[in-house]
Amino acid sequence: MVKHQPARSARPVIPTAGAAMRGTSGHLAYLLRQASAAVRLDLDRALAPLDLTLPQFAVLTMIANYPSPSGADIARLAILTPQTVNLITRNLLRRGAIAQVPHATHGRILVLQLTTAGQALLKKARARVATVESRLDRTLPAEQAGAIRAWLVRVAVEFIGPA
Amino acid sequence: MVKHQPARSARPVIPTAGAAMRGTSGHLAYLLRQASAAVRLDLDRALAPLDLTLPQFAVLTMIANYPSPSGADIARLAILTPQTVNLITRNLLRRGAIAQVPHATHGRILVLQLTTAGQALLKKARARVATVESRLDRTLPAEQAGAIRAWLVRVAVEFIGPA
DNA sequence: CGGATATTATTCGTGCCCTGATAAGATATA
DNA sequence: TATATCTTATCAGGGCACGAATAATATCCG
Repeated sequence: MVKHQPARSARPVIPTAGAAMRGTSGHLAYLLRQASAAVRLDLDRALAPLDLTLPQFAVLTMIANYPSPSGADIARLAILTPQTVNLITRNLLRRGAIAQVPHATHGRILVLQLTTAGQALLKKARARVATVESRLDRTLPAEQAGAIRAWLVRVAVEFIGPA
Repeated sequence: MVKHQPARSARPVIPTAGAAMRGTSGHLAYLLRQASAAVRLDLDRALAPLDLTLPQFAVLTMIANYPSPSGADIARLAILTPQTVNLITRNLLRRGAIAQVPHATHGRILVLQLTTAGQALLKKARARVATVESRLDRTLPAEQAGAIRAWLVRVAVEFIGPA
């Protein structure tokens, strides 16, 4: 069976894959965006069989790793707006993976906790995410791993904040 | 005027800024996401006064740099789905920055071109984007610039494709 | 105490971005 | 020529993420 490749003979040819201003000389912001988008898409597809999105997985992980955070706490941890977290948690609530409990002393804060179903879901999700993560880690040359991680952190820190 | 900082005394303290699993030992995908999101947000805010979003700017730039691309061409260049490009171009059409012209010989393809208004808009946008880009470039240590760019490209290339 | 200020949760509106699906036009191969 | 295949454009639906705005609660300071 031969590859087809029709319908483009009479048209001006445009580079190839998705390499617009890519190559090692492309705009840095563009390279960063494509790398991030590619990984994000891969993770999303790895989680899709569980009917879970990457942001949902991130929120579940936060709740598991910190005591009993409020939505606002999650927003700060993930550098998201409270509105965004509100939507993600709503979807997780609807599916019964997390529960909201009124705060002991505060009166307005709703604290988030994993349900047992949520814990089971998180466990299955972790396994799927791990394989993608390890594939990503393998792209990182050992000699430059530290420098690259440091650079990512520096960029994130320096470009944060409303201004 | 003194800073206030109330309302958190009686609650368990959670790290600080948005540094959840950050630090240089955090998950690589997470670091990548935060760096990308931070830069994206900065660029969006730089373009906001022009009522332009970053994806819209990207599409304008593509059209300026390549002959007369179709929506599908743009999608390939930017590694986006045709549907997404369709939405972005629709918003640009509505505002009169670009125009659709039927392809000379094809009959179904709609070719995209910048209007004069679109060219003027792009020029103003480029200036704003340039300042953010140069700030980003300055975060890149000269000795590791090549390695980091190469890594970003490698990640983008390796994690692409439906699978 | 009482007002100023912050925080929390939530609603509305807009835009990005994906998956899935459909329909029309163009091409290649049998 | 005819059918299969590809490309293009577009609709529908859903989730993420932002800015702007609001109401309720809590804290600080005079």
